[in-house]
Amino acid sequence: MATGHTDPQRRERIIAATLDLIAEEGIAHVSHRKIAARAGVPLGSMTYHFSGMDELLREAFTRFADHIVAVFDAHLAAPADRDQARQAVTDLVHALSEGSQRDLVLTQELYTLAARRPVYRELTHEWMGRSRTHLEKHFDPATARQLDALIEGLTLHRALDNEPHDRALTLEAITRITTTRP
Amino acid sequence: MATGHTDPQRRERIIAATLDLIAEEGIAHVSHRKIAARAGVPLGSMTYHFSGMDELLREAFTRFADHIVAVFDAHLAAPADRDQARQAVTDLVHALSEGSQRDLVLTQELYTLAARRPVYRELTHEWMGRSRTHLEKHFDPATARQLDALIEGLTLHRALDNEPHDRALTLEAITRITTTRP
DNA sequence: CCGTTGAGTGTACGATCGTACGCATGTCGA
DNA sequence: TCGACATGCGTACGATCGTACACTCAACGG
Repeated sequence: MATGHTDPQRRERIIAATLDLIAEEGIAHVSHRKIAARAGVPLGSMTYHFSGMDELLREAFTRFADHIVAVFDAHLAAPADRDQARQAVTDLVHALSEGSQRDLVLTQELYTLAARRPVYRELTHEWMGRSRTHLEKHFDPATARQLDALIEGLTLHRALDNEPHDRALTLEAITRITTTRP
Repeated sequence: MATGHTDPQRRERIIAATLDLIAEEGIAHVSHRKIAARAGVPLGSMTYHFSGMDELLREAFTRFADHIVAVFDAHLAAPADRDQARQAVTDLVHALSEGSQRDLVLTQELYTLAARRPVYRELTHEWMGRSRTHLEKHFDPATARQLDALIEGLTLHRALDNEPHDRALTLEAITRITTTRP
């Protein structure tokens, strides 16, 4: 069927370039032209591979959400008991907030989209759901939800604070919220 | 000094229109022209009252941050003891997450800016600092920080979840994190 | 060997953008 | 009353945008 000189990496490179650019300049300043330049593809490729800017952004953030889900999985799949789970969550919070500026910024951009448009909210629901599933292996559902919210808040505040919590403080917060009083 | 027919409301109207527009369409889609149209002022007023888009956005978000600080103050200034404080924080979380979609979206937009640019981070620091000061009247500093982060996470998750926590669950989380074990 | 096909590209168009700047207009000191 | 002057506006300019679309060209069936 005349499958000519096709380049399946093209699409991926464009998506990667899109995320890089959003991380650096913000959604407000991305454009087909800038993305094309950064990805090293001609402008025509943009409309060829993606129906428009919206589709491109949706694909890009889907890719990003997958990445975050992988980070959650990597940290939360292993622990075998409650104490290990608490340690793992502490690691996760510190990994997220001390990790690449890129991920922090992209997370915020995604939340901003999610706050307005349901399509993007589905992406955040997926990773919150996955996170909660992991946590429910060690804590009851209500606790898992509270812990999930705490993870979010700690990560954000650590990222935005000038003097972030140290590890002991993070663990203490996690321990408190996962401790049911008699 | 020939202070001609000046209109001090002009500036405020422009700022208000800017915030409305950002809430509706996102920072990515605001423009001088749209703001001018919404505020009912001529395009020329934009560059007259503000040196450029950056100054306008900074003023707009400063105004917004003041508003959020006021919400925090209104909820957190009154309580007299720890239990009242816990109730007040619960009210605050629900007020923030069930209140206007507008505030939620604007908060996210501001966080997104703050994640990238220190100028905007100062605005978020101010309201986090104020919040912490209030909380420290009833809880030790470490607890106040943890509680502050929890407020953030609960608000965000309540806003983004399809089935938000009910009040009892919110209060339970707040109680846990403010309870120091013997 | 050649016509067909479909992947991929270059370019051009109309819209919209931020911003500068010359001009109208109303106020005030003299 | 009348320049001087600050306030505020209309408009125009160059840049940049998203997107459409005619085109090239390699590969393949016959």
